[in-house]
Amino acid sequence: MSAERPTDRAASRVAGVATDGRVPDATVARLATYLRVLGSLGDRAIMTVSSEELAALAGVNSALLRKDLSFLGSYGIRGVGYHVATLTEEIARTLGITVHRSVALIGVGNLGQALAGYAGFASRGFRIAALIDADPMRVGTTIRGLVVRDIADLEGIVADEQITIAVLATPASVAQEVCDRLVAAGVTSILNFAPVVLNVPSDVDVRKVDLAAELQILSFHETRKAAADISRAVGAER
Amino acid sequence: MSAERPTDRAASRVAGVATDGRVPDATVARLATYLRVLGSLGDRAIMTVSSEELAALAGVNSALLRKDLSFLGSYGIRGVGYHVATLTEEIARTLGITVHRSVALIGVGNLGQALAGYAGFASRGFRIAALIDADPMRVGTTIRGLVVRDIADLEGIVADEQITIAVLATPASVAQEVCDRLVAAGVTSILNFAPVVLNVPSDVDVRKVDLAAELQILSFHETRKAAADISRAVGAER
DNA sequence: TAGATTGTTAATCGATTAACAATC
DNA sequence: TAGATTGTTAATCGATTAACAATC
Repeated sequence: MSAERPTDRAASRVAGVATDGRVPDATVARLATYLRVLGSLGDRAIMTVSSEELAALAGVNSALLRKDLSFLGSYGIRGVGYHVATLTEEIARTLGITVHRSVALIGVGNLGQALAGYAGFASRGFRIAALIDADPMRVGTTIRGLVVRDIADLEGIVADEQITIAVLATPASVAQEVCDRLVAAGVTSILNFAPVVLNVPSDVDVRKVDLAAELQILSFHETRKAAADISRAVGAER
Repeated sequence: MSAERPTDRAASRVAGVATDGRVPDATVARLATYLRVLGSLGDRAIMTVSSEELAALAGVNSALLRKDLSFLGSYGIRGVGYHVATLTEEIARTLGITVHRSVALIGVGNLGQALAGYAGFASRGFRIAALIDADPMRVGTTIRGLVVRDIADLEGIVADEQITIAVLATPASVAQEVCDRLVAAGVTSILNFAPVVLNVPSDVDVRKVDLAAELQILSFHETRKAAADISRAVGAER
């Protein structure tokens, strides 16, 4: 509190790795994509890949890819490329998914049920350990082999299953309230599908998926493209 | 106009607006959030809001909010704030959702069905005009009042319904192929839920939602937090 | 060795923030 | 007018890119 410089968010963190252990947010977001692409290379029994090839498959610039990977350490071989298996392992380790992580899914409505059945979670490092809902009609039913549990027991479930990551798919009206209970129970990461801004303590991470917002962003660009078309048709340059 | 500065990427665009009509990508992404918050203020019959209040509700810095809004024009009133109705209208206009836009949803499986029933699309400017699938078991069935149509007719549907925005919720294995057909049929914006990198021409916009990647990003931060906890417990500061 | 490709540097670009003059 | 709050400037920060020395 005393004399902290404003930007110095996490100065004396754990560190330990080569330079200072810091991996930029933008890099972390791309590591997930690299990992997925490496997985499909591995499936095709490809042993080695250059930054140029891997970058093309991931849809990024190769210099950016190399810079991203350099934050993890030096796992490439000059003149050769990256060993697919080694790099896969290193990225998985960095992302913390070498052990499967247990997540709780809160809200088993329309979207929640789809998420409960999403195979991509399991194949990419996550186990849905609990389904939780507030609706008495849903509590006790079985979805994908899991019994839907009562939100009244949320705190106990989080503790028993040692859950630190939750997926929030409740109606917007109750999202903050449920979020508060999750945080109080020990959850420190939340993937939020409810279209509300969640307020959480600074040690809790929230990522949001706002489906309508994604379409609105595309709509903005549609408008821009339509306007460009018109101006071109009219010949109204400048 | 004559001596263009290097940053002047899109100098002679359609423009018309005050400065040069350019809205940064990061700003566009936040406009959707501002619009949602303004909507809830409007519902509560609140007429006016300051940048400080609106920023707090949207979870951003108030200077950033004012800068974002300044790209749309000058709609605030010094000493007073922003008129909720006016600002709502202006943002909606900028995003191009003053008219409802028709979207096609391709792939009516697990996730696709949930998206078909997602109320947030309609309430925030979008109409699902067509459900399309390749599975003969699904084609012809009715979901949320819409008949699922055969992907063989994709091109005709896109043309008939004048669709330019598509939501792609197919299996990853066919996503690129379906994407190519959508683009050839005239679609210029795609919201992609399939965990693959789509290759599209430069005039087509793609936004991706990778659910497992979101969890992996949270997992990375969990690892970091756990490491910090351990180092603190051990007293290994520095 | 010759060719290929990494890891890093330095330049550039874009996004965020604090501060404050303008003005309601 | 006095108080409040916008719109903008300038500084800073973080992310991306091209280029190339290091090195397999």
